[in-house]
Amino acid sequence: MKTEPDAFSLEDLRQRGREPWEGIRNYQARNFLRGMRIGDGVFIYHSRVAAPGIVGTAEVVTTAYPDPTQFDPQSKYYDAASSLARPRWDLVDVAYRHTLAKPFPLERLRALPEFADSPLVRKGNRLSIVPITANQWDRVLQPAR
DNA sequence: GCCAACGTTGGC
DNA sequence: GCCAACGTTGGC
Repeated sequence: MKTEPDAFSLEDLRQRGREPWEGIRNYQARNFLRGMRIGDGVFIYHSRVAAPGIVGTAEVVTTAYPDPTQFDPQSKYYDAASSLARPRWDLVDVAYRHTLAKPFPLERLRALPEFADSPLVRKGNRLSIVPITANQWDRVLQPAR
């Protein structure tokens, strides 16, 4: 899951403990949210910074449910086309798990065969939620060699 | 801050 | 249903 740390960082998540991951307004990303299960591991990725990359991990603690901000006219995530009867956007709650001793930069992810097919490293990718594999999980979290 | 790449919108 | 215009994302 990507986030701009200026808006919401891994450190913010650590301090809050858990957080509803609101504001996803992309259908493909929403569908990935709907596929999440409680207990799933999450990489937290910082984008739009000098050295973008994975900075830590979190855990999915709810299944997908309607994102309340879509109904709130005061919210920047408000969607007038959505309704309580037919919500358009979902979210999951995530809980902080771990901060990497050293961030794993995009530059290094690009070099890994495990990530060769990942949208995460694809030029022009704008998906803020990207599925990951067990191999990718292990590769990023294995101790440095 | 720039701008390529992308998803969405809306006129036709 | 096409596709130009638009707004946004995100690496650099």
